[in-house]
Amino acid sequence: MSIAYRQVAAEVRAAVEAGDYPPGARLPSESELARSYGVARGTVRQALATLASEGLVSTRRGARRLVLARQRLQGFNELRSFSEWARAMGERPGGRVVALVRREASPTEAEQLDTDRIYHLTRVRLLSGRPVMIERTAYPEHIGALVASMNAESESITQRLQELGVVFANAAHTLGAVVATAEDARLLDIRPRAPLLREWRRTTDPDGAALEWSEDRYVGEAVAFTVHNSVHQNTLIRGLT
Amino acid sequence: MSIAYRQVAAEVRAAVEAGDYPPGARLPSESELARSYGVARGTVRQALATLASEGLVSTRRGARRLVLARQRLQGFNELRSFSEWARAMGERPGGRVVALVRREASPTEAEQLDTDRIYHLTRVRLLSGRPVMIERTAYPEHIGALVASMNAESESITQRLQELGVVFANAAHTLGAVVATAEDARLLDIRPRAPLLREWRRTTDPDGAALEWSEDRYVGEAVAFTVHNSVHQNTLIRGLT
DNA sequence: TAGTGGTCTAGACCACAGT
DNA sequence: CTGTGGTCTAGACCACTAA
Repeated sequence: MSIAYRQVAAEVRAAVEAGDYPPGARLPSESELARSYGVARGTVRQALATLASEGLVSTRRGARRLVLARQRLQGFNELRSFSEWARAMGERPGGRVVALVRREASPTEAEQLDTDRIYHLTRVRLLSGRPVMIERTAYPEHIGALVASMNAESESITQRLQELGVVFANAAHTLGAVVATAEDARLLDIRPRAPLLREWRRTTDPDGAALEWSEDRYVGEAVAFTVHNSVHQNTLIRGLT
Repeated sequence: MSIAYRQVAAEVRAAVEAGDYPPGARLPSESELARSYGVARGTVRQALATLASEGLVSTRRGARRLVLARQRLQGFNELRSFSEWARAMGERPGGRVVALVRREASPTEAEQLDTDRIYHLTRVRLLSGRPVMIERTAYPEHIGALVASMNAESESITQRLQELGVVFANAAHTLGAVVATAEDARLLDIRPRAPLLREWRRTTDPDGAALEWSEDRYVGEAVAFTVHNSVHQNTLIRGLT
């Protein structure tokens, strides 16, 4: 690994997960880690900031870092797609396309994507064959045209778009609770009026241009989102219930 | 402000919010900011990392930082309590105690708090008089005894505990969706079986000892949680729907 | 009081963007 | 190419913890 601080973070993380530093234990000091990895103290600090943002350790001035817990869920950092996330959890991701249409944007879609014409995809997402989420995504036309040419049942759209040179840089997610509509219930094979976890997601490229605007609805019993925070850091994790 | 990087972050944040750098604009380079604030480049980088974690700007190697948005919800960083958050949103926080009992811990409570005897508080939280959340919190006995001695209707428990020397350091939150029980509906004055946003929250002190374990249920239409993330950062925000 | 983490500096080299 | 952000170093001082 060419980046030293990532290497240090990975080794300390591995040591924690291996039980060398169980929950409640204290990590070695920054100076000791710097000496033993042969890097400067600043590099160690960068590594440990990563671990703190993962909720793995906590920090207090004057005292050595405390191990909070072993990593149990896969991180949602780094803008993971559903497929990547599912595979990281040891599940088999799947998708069933319900509809893909090219049409005029609704007012919300127009505002979020800054365009009047969109492609709209409705897809049921499966975890090892079990339906857990409905994805209703609007794409601007230049992205939607690429999506329309894919096999959305078997491919990861995100991954395929990246291979085609589309770069996902930032996302904003808004989580709330909604009640399943009749269509939701039919697609997810659950009771009508069951509670669903709603995620609005707006993803942009490095220039800030919108790449997708999506409303995803997760089965309440199947998926949950976890957030760690401390005084200066916090992190979102998506996990199974 | 004695801490230089916070001062720089605050000034740049204010400039963005004032419209000096509208969404889509580029910030000055790190060197320019360092020169104009009379600090080293490292200090500017620390400030800008804060702004990136708030979802205010994005970063790309080789190019100046891009302003993502101006609209600001109040941050959920720094472990804001319901009362602090409400006030920051311009709303009047309130609480109505439904029950406060001292009893044996359930298996989950015992596991989360690492003790057999607890205090359990049920409270309806109000935003300017409107019920938006039910809080069902378990405290270990030494904390619960303090809570029992408070006026939980008018005081912020978190704030009062801090005044008494209890230090909140870390929290883990898990978000999901549930259906309102008959009691939930009665307390929140909503329809039975309405969807609620469920937040499990476990808060610990600087030594990693559990201070509270809570299940909070938010009215789906009233409150939402927002997360920003980019390749290396992400941030949770709690906001009104 | 000794050790630890938090902040800050000054300088260096590199990968990448925009031209 | 030049300028920018990403990484890294070596050293310094301070605030705080813990013994």
